[in-house]
Amino acid sequence: MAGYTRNSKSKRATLADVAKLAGVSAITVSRVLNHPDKVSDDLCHRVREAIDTLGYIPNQSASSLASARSKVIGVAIPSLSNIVFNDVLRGIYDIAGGGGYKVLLVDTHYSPIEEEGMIRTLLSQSPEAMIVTGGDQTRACQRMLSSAAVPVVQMMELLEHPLDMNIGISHFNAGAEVAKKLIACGYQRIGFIGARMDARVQQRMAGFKGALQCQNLYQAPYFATTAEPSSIALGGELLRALLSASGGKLDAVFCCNDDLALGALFESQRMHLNVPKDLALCGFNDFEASAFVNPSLSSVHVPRYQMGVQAAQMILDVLNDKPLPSKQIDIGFEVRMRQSTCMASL
Amino acid sequence: MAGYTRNSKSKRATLADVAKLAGVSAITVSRVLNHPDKVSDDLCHRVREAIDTLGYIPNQSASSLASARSKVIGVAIPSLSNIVFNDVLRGIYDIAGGGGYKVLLVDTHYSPIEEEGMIRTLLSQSPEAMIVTGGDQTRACQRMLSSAAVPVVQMMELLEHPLDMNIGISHFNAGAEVAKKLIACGYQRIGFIGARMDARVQQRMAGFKGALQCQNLYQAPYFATTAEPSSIALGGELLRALLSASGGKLDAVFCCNDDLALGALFESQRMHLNVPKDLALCGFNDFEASAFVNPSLSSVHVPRYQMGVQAAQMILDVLNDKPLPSKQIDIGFEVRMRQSTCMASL
DNA sequence: TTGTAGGCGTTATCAC
DNA sequence: GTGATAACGCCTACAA
Repeated sequence: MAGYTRNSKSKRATLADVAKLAGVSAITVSRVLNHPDKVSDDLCHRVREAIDTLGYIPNQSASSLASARSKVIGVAIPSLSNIVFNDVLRGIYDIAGGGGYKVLLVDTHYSPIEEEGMIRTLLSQSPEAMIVTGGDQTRACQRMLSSAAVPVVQMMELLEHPLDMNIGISHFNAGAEVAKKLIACGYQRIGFIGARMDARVQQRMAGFKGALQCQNLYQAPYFATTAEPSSIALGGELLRALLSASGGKLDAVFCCNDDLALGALFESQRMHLNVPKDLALCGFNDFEASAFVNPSLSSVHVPRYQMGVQAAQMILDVLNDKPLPSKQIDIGFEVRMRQSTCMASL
Repeated sequence: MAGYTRNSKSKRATLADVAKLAGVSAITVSRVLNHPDKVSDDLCHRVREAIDTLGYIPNQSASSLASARSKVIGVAIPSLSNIVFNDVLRGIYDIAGGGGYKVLLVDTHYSPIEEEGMIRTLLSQSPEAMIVTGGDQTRACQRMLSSAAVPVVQMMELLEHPLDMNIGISHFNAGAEVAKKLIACGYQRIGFIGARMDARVQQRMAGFKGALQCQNLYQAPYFATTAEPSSIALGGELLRALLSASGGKLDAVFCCNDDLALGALFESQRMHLNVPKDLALCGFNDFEASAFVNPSLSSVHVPRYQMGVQAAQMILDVLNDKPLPSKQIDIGFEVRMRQSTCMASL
């Protein structure tokens, strides 16, 4: 720490320092900062000058302690490197920041155990609200969240029994709809590749499988999954594995996300398979690349930024005592059929 | 707030509550949490039980206030939706979290003005260290950072006059090296497309341009830039614009990042241009997709995760009084030539 | 509109 | 090894 602490014995200026310099009481300075309308213009001005000359920056710890309001929203996501969460985060940050809230963000690495520890950490910061991902928190974690007595939003997926507020989509329905679209295209030998296999991917797969079964089109060997994290590379590998396991008889594959789907597409090209003639592909999440790659990739579009925006907005509304139309929001999805799946019947 | 506050008049349990239940003094509970070795096993056990039954979670605001240590590291990045920063963040989070530090993250939207306000906000949380992006903070912002008297790391680019610590690469050198490689491949009519044009992109462009000028190969009409944010779509647009402005005479284009490069590649394919025969392309950042797309995309690889790791590690070291070999780290880059540029002379 | 007193929950310091 | 006391910097109440 050499050199960093009290370098010039200049312990950070406090409210009292500003007050002394401005010749007012501490509370007046506090008011200038928090309720400027309740202070005369004259004093307001003098205080602001003192603040400037001292380079005063309020101590938020003291403020939180005294007022029991931290201006912090805690957010837990399962992965920092998954683009999907970026877009959601952007929405959260845009709204939270606009409302004067800071975001304390943790990465749970898709582990409920890690999540429990991290949420404990978040709660120790006395956040005024929490946004967490999905519904598979540990029991202990859910208890903590509940007894924190702050608004909680579970996002990304629609839950049967949310802890409090909830925004997302039905991944089960999305998976089912993809199956229906592929069937409508006339595909009969339909496969699935999935990675990570978190709760949402499992829902997508379940919906997809269910819809295939309805038409007697489900074939176990056409499904390949792994707990490994998704990647473009893995998409290629899984496709190869699936093709060899199924004797190359597949004519369509639903990939649990666009990373896998792009990987499968690129690998198909290297294998000189024509997409969609020899093999149709559909992804999930609708990355920007999916719309521009050749052939363009069918995918399921989810308004992620909007989801983040609305998650944060629900919280601000609750925090400001505005009435909420509903504690649960289905943000919806849209299956976007592109060149990677036959467009015949659309 | 209806229903959230003191729902069951259960104001969060405090150290005092735990102490009373365990029949000890508050300070003993504090010790159990922070210096377990200084408390007898017996009391330690009793206290832990009380903590569990009360579901006690320490109030970090009070702790910060009393101890002047917040266990928070403030981080400012220019964009949440740019994958580049994800990887860096992951490195920061992995190391910071392991060291018991929380990360308070802000998105400055590439605006020094916004950045100033956000860094003020960060500083109000009394972070024990700060990590910021680049060196183009406002003067006021730099003053704040300096007088905060905490370790500061400026990351992403190597700076001539860092505020404190610095880790990154020379974007100028990287741009120059790309130019040299393209020239070595035999390309003569070499262009550039750039978007956002932040400090780092400008450095890349300057280095690239300089190296072209050395060989008398710089042609102003072959350079197209825009302040718009990068995207795959924009890459296609810029390429089209450049081709028409240059009369289609280009044989190689350096794109300031892989978003643009992928967009240019996909657009080339749609225009039935053969890459690299008709047009060579090189990007920057080396996204995973770049290695897998067909033809694979040449790009400049930067060890972003490692950069985040080392940025955080420098901070932990300084915070723990470990000696630093150097306050500035050149994390290096590597130009990876792939199928999108002729491999002839390599 | 402005100021005074007291306390928020924790930890540092110093006794025992 | 354990505990009493006094900060830490700010804000809520109430008073003027």
